[in-house]
Amino acid sequence: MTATGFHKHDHSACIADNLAVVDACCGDRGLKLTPVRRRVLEILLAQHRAMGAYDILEILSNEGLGSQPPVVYRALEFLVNNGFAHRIEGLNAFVACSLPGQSHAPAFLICRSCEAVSEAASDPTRGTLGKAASTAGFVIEDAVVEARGLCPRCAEGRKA
Amino acid sequence: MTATGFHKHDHSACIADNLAVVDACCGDRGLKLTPVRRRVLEILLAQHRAMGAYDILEILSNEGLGSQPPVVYRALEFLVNNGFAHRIEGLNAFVACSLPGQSHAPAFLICRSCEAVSEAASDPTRGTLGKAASTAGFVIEDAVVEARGLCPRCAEGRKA
DNA sequence: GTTGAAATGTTATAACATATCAACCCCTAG
DNA sequence: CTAGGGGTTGATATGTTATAACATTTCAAC
Repeated sequence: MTATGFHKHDHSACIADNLAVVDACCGDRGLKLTPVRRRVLEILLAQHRAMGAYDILEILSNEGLGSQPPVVYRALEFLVNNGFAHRIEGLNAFVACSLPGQSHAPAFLICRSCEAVSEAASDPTRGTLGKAASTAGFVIEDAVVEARGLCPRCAEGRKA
Repeated sequence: MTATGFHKHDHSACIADNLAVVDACCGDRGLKLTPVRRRVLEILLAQHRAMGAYDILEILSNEGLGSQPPVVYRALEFLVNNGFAHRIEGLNAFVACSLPGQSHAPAFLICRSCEAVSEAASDPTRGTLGKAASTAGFVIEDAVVEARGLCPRCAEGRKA
């Protein structure tokens, strides 16, 4: 399990790569990456951070792509349902998926200082939680796993 | 790690025990379990389910204990801050703590059918997530862990 | 009895999310 | 070509969750 998102990288390439994968994926599955949906994904990809729906809406609105809440919520619903973005429950916010197209059970590391979000793969049915569930006879279907704390950069800043 | 909440038990005793522990705890720590706070806790304890703030508020309101949102949000804030209740992020709802007073990092098993909530102890800094975090240099301060699925009773019902 | 801290009351509003229905576009079967 | 259906978008309104801001009450300490 590897977390991504905190280290330095070529960000414009990272955006382009992600969009290319999503494009291909939509082609394969007969999904339509319409202008609004594409733009919302781009906005999310531009930051490795969670953004609120209304923050995104404001950007769309400035660009003439729609000004009412349903516009952005529909786009987000599409992206989340198809695994191109995730909802961060603890923040009522959304983040681009770092492994689009692959079905996965994501876990998140969320910096409380800079709000950067890193995505890691997880498997809720394993580990201590999975054991507790099976002991109780509970059938896990999916899980929200969101750790909050300090990212490497911010943790470093605090020490100084 | 043991999950509680799905099995049958003497519920009125379970409520009384919990209240007694919270009472004692408040005494020890100089906290005031005021009428509104106590009543909100009782309401939560009456069900092993998560309840929305406005559901609780409606009950309070019928009893003349306050009719405005801040009333219930303040009581919930007190209960959550002191470990007598927990917020379920995935539901925007609240549940009584099953181990009041003990500091702990709770994980939840939430039935999507009957909405029962079971609380288990967890340790976010361990396990695969903890490893990913330390590899990334991320310092986990706390974590939201909420598994959704079917409780034993509902899972059984589906088979039939 | 004054003071200070905590809790509560009250009004208003911020922030997040969805229901509904009409209009439009594109595709394809007839 | 054109009619109808599925999916998407536009637009209005509303529902739901949560907090800001400020006034007042309570109660114990001094």
